[in-house]
Amino acid sequence: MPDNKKRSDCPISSSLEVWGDKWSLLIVRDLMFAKQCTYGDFLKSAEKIATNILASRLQTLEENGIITKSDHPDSKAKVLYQLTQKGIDLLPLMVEINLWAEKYYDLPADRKASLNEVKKDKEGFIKKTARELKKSSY
Amino acid sequence: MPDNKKRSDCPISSSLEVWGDKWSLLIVRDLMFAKQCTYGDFLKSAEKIATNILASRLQTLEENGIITKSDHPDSKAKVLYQLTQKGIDLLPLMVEINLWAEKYYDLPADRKASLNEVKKDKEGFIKKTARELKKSSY
DNA sequence: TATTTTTGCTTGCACTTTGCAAGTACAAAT
DNA sequence: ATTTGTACTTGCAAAGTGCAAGCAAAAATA
Repeated sequence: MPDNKKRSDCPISSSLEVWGDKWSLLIVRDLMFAKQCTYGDFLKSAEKIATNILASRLQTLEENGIITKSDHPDSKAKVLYQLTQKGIDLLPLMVEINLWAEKYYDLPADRKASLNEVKKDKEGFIKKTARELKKSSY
Repeated sequence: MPDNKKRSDCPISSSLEVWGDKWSLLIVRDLMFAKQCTYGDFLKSAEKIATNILASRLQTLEENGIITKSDHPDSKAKVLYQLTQKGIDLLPLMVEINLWAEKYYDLPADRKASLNEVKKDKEGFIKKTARELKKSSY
């Protein structure tokens, strides 16, 4: 299903056309923070995504250059999903989502604690995490 | 339609449950940057949202405390939609979306120019814009 | 070597949401 | 008094979602 129709040339609109749904950024989150990178990993996440939806979202994320599929080093049966640079560049956005949600929603104590670390040095956290994500891709 | 089922206590997931769709953040954008604040204004935006979808999104944004409805000063026939503090606090997120999209999608020259201003002093832009949004609410 | 399990999907189907067009009710303008 | 503007609601076909089941190749186990 090619989603060719650009609604407008607004950057917000273009972005939402790629990842503006309830699931895509959860996959990015898993790749970014939880280091989960196989199909089965994503299925196991707390939000219980349906397998057909997962397959569909992985495909559109790949088509839009946010993730890549490659052979998993451990097994031919596994597929390794990884963030591209375009995907890694979503990190500042993901940090802001976390900070916004922290202000308005209850979240687990450990999450709050690590977000306080992020707040102390947002730039530093982003640089460090981006560097780590880059290292793990090759 | 009460959407009571929380998928998880992850802040990303909680956020996406509120505004994780293709339209909600466009309404926020209109309120934030284009100073559009009536039902008709939203309908007129470039992306051509369907009227029933607009009504539905305005309702959930209001239910989730991101916008408020009030009497329009100009006319009893009009309704004034405004961002709450919770809505204004989405500003850093909206800025990051703009910056991400600027890197990967073509956008109009005037948009690029104003984003370059934002990049020069991100903090300053956010503070200034948030202050203006607060002034216009009462 | 044969069988079972793991892994990454696809398919079928009921249910929900979306998007387009049309309609409605009240306020304001003519 | 009639038309226009504004904020919606309603009907309906088409598309998308979510659950369960199925499937094929690879890996692990017997």
